Amino acid sequence: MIDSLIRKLESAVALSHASRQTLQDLCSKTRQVEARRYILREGDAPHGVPVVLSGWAARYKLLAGGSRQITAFLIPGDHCDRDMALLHEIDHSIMALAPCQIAYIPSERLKEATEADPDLARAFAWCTLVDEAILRAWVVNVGRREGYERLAHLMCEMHMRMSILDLVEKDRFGAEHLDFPVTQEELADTVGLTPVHTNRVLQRLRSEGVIRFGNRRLTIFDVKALRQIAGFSPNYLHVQRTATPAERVLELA
Amino acid sequence: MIDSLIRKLESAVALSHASRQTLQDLCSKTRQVEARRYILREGDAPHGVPVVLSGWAARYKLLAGGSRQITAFLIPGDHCDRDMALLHEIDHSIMALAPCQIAYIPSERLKEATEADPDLARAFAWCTLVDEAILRAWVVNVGRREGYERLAHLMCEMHMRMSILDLVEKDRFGAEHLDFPVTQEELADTVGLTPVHTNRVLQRLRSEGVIRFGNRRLTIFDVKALRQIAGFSPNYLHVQRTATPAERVLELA
DNA sequence: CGGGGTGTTGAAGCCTGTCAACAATTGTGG
DNA sequence: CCACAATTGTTGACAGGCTTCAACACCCCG
Repeated sequence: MIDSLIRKLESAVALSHASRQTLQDLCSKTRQVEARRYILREGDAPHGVPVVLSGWAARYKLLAGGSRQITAFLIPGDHCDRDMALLHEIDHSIMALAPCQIAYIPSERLKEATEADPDLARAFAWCTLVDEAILRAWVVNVGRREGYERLAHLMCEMHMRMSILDLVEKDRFGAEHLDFPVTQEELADTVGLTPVHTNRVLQRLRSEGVIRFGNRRLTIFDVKALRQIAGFSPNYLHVQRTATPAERVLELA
Repeated sequence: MIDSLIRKLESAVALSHASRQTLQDLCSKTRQVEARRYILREGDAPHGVPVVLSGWAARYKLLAGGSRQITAFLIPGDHCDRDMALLHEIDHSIMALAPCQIAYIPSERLKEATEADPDLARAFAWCTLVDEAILRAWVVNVGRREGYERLAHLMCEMHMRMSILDLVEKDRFGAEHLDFPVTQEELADTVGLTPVHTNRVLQRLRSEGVIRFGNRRLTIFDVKALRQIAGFSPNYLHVQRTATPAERVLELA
């Protein structure tokens, strides 16, 4: 069940068998979280570091007016910052979009593990750097692209991240399929648009034959075209070891 | 010259005299960077960790079409991630907006220092968490607020962050003054608007008597009103020790 | 079969972008 | 110290992206 976590970490750092075993141990106690349930809640004091082992979740903030902005999608292997416990109070919430299997690693155990294992320490530090890079890319996306390109960019990113986890299927016609269990409303809250307008942009992307979206899945008929539309460059994801399934995806760039 | 860095870190963690001395040593070699010059450049391999000791800088990304999105303002005490060296290549640039005094801490020395001094380690880890929180707040700002509130929110944040550094002057009429050496074009690239529209929003804020902006300075006549407009809540900055100058600012919330 | 969540569509209007010209300010060199 | 150039700020008219509101279609689930 921690395959994705290992795949993600290994896109940056080669891990020994012992390191993997440590991860296994850290994530031994898991909890099933239903869709629409909290994984973390604004105002909470942090207790353990949540790790998504399967499913999809979203990090978001609510505004006074009731609107919501999603600031991250958490897919398998994604987790909160290792030092989260330093904060007295969480400033955002995390909610399951699809049923999730979550491990909550006690902060102390994670600290001990990374202090004892330099590879793990590097791997987790790398995760923090990439999470920040993704956040910067999202600021750019929302700030400087219009809806059409914006949605395309988000899809390119998720496609790439899922590829690293080897969670993308490719059929013999060249189309690529991945889970994307997100409603149009949630998509809208992610890219900073209205559900209505998001719907219209999706229709455009569909009518142009670039994607299909619905039924909790995304099909990309033409990855190159989508990346063209988005102006997508995968460099910010900092995949450093090309011996992963992401290889063939990187080469598209 | 490292007062700001110390003030910033101490808003989270009390530092011993020895810790402060370590910081002093780490930042001993400084470099003056003129306005509009690079501090870090996309595509570079990271060498040292830049720390802003004085001045203003901006982290940004350029898009294919030539547009720019600023993803962070770096004010005194701000710095890049301590583990930056783990990345092979930087995915964004940092440029001085005003003349800056910069220390480039060699990654190894910073690593040694934080391994030897748990307080420093905690302080730097806290910085990373706050940087991420700010980034999330920017995604929300650009994604879910309109220009008027968006600019107000940015000003509230910078006001707060400058307060922590004790860099805000308060006159006897209640107005608060802070350096804000940013052109309207740079402001526009920060909040995801056009320079023209940014100008119009600024005029509105001025005409309403909330702020004055220009001449490299921002004057806030009515902090409460500005926060009201912005829907600003300072919780995401995670100021944990109220014995700082930020105290009176927090109390406004 | 019914109901709630989700997706789709149309019309109207606002926020924001674009283009283009001009004013004000800053900086520089003579 | 002034004159000129370059940058920055300001304004108007117009267009376009996006929002809002509201109604309706669809689909999954009990």
